Amino acid sequence: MKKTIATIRDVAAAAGVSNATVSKFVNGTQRFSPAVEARLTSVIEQLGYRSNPMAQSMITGRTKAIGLSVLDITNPHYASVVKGASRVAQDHGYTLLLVDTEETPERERHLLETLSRRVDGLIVYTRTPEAELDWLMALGRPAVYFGRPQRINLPSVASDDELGAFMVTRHLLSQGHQRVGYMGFSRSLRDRERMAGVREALAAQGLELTVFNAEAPSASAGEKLCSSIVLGRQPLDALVCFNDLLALGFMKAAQVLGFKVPDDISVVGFDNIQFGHFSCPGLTSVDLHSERMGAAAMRKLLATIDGQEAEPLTVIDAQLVLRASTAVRN
Amino acid sequence: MKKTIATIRDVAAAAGVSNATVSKFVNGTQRFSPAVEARLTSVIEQLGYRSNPMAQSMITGRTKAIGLSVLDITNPHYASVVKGASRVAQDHGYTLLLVDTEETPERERHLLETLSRRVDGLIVYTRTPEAELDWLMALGRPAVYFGRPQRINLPSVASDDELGAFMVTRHLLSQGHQRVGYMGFSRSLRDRERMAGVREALAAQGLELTVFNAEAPSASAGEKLCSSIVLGRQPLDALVCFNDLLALGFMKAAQVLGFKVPDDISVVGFDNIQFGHFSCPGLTSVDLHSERMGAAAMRKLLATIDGQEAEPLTVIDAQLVLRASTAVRN
DNA sequence: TTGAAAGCGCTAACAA
DNA sequence: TTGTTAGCGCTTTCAA
Repeated sequence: MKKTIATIRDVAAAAGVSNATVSKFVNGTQRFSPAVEARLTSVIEQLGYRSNPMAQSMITGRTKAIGLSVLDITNPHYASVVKGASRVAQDHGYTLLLVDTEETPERERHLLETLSRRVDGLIVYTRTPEAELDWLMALGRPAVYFGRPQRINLPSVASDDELGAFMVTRHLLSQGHQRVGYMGFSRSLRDRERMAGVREALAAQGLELTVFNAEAPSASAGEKLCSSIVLGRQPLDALVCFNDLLALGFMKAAQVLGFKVPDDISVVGFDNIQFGHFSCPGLTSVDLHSERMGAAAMRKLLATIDGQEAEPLTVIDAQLVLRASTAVRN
Repeated sequence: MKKTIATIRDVAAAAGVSNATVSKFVNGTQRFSPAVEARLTSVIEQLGYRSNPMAQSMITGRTKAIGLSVLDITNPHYASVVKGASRVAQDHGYTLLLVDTEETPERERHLLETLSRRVDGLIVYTRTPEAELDWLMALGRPAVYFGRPQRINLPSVASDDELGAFMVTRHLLSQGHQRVGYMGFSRSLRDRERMAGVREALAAQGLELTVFNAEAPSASAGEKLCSSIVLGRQPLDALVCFNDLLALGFMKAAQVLGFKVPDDISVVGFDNIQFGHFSCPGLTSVDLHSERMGAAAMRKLLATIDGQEAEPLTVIDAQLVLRASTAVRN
């Protein structure tokens, strides 16, 4: 009863045609006589034949799979990126190979090099500086990059970090905040842009920025940094955090230390992860539209694979989402 | 300068050996004379030869890839499961094919059937009742199932939902809660067990359980259900939620409605997602060790693929994590 | 220790 | 519309 899996030859034999015919039929490459069509349909049904994707890939050179690497899948921002990419991939009949690099650059390269042979294209979310990314190009696979590449020539999707930072800072200023701090994460390639946006808005008012740097883009890093900020020598009215995770951690710790947000200090983050809605106070955030970023990257990659000329850089707009962690200061 | 990718034949030719020799060398299947070894090493290095995984898979029937399907990657519980599975896979040289079924059963089957030919094994997190899962067995691939299968014969990994529910309920009772409610999500296969655990603890004290059912395992569903619970006819001391997302949503809405947690009502959830720590009050939760579940499933699958006889069911223990959403009631 | 030969399951010219 | 014929890049007997 246990029959070995049916191959194209089994089908051809059973239907009394050549396997080329079966191949063409299965792939809908051609029209057929009703007789053959009927026989093939029924035989395939009967044998439960499904073409072997490996054999197919080997010969066509296309795998119908896309490799996606992110830095940490448990960070809701990346989870959303994956969501968006996954949805588009599925809609186009592509499979997603996920790589969680866990913020480990050494892993990243090796994993991606291995992966590259098994996929039609790559989407890469990395912290590795462009200067060290030549191997990515050398892979010879279509790839989409998250960020604004200067040096490497890869189609990219970026959030409008600088504008987002500028916007939220202007908002803070309009609320009467004067002494603004930035809790950055310098290892991120986005850190610079966000800081620049904040600085720019501040500079327009002749204000200086106080900068702190977190050791990780995580809530616990935000918690750790809190005391040195709220109890430090430079009192702050407002703190712009590199991301929501840091902001959440900071707020929690601040509260433990007896500081009230936003009464004592306003806090904002980036990414607008859903959990910013459930902290208290709710977290004001710059929505970078993570899911849309993932979807846009996948669409772009698929277009490139299709031979279409995709625009080099897609910028997803940022949007300020106001919640209770910021308030008017008198 | 643009050279096409090197094949095993190129290497064989350049090194003056047969491609069988190259194959054996690359796979370390055999020992070689120093001369051959040296030549091969240098030629491979020079040509940058890497064996084509597709061709390899086609012939050996092994892909070194595992398919993992989850219900919603933006739910931190699943993100953690993926994290755990991904880590173990990477450590063993396996690649992860991720499927986000988005809670859509129709998608699930099709995606998994497609996937099954490209992977050596499958890990499936599903809501589909076992009775409708015969196709999964028919795929003929090693598979690991999340849950406690009754009917189908698949190695599985399960959390100890019933015990976890029992524990947290006993805790609530010991704090003096009497009128306990359960916000369930009946579509989940885990819902029954959690409810049973709560019921059992309550029954020991002769208490009844009030049950509500959410339309989704999400924060917004929790928000929606809130008013009918806190403003309903049956006042509650405590609410056990199917998961942390529901609990978070509920708490937020309760607060908006002017109810205080835990003063007016204690709230607990399941999964112990990290964001339960940042809500306020912090959310008491049953930690099901999501990441460990993912890792355990992957380990089990890999063992099965390796031909080892894995135990049929691995149960990951539950642990109560106390935070401020529960308090002694007088 | 090495190589020759026979495929794995499929597609892609090209003929018929 | 259908079939023939070559492989794709690799592994695997089996013989040398």
